[in-house]
Amino acid sequence: MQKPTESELTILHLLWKMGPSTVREINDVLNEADRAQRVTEVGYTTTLKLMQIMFEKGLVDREEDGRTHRYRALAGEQDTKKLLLQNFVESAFKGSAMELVLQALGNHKASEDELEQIKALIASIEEEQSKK
Amino acid sequence: MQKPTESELTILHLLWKMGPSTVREINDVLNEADRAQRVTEVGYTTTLKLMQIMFEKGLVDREEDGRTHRYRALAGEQDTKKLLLQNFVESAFKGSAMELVLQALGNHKASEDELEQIKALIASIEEEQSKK
DNA sequence: AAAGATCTACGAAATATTTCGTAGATAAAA
DNA sequence: TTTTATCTACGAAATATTTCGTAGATCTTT
Repeated sequence: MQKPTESELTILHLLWKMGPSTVREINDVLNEADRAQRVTEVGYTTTLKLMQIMFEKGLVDREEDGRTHRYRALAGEQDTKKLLLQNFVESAFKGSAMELVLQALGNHKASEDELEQIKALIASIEEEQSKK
Repeated sequence: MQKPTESELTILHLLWKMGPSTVREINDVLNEADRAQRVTEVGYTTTLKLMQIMFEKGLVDREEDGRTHRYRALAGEQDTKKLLLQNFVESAFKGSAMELVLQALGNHKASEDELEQIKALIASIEEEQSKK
């Protein structure tokens, strides 16, 4: 799988969340949800072109639906995040995933629930290791 | 502080590691260390131009050292990593730092020492929270 | 001093990414 | 049926990033 660009990633997130969608649907959401953050609007053909490129790259698939196309994410959410994370760890933290984890934990105000989740994960990792 | 690009980040890493350096020194290291990974060599003027741009952006400072310039990272290692992490969490994980932590922990084979570090950090966070 | 090496500055080519205008097809509305 | 709206395809402009060639200055070697 090829690493998606920033814009492509934004669209992938929407496809993951909304399920198979048309260009119009995606473009509408982009211009609604981000109206607060965005200064300018995203043109319809801009979104269209991006999704066409994503189709060429194999990030999405599409099927005809009357006159329009319905696009569906091919790149899995988990796989994509894993790939992006690997890239990021390498470029920003020179491969030290633990440093990243510590940094992220340190920056973020974790809730008790979240901390519990992490502790559980650590416990299961330790369990795994003790078996050897 | 402005977010460094990929290439700029590579140079920042070297400046953090090596301390104040000349363009020649950085360019040499780029072409030694990465010889295995790289297909082609990085031209001297390429590195020079990048570092000049970084100077304009305020990512590095420089002082004359005879005929040459000695560049020094202005962007702090911690601050920069924090900024990059924030950007990354936002774009790839839609703001969920915890999801990223879990993903990173899950992907990576953590050593016992590393797990201990994380547990210690979690403990200190919990300590902090219980004070409220 | 002349030749060669090495440095900076500068501009611009090369590449990657994002954005949009235009044209033509098709559907919907008048 | 004529007009209007909406869709895709396509190309190319706009922007961001990376790369390098050339010119001129300075230092080193002969």
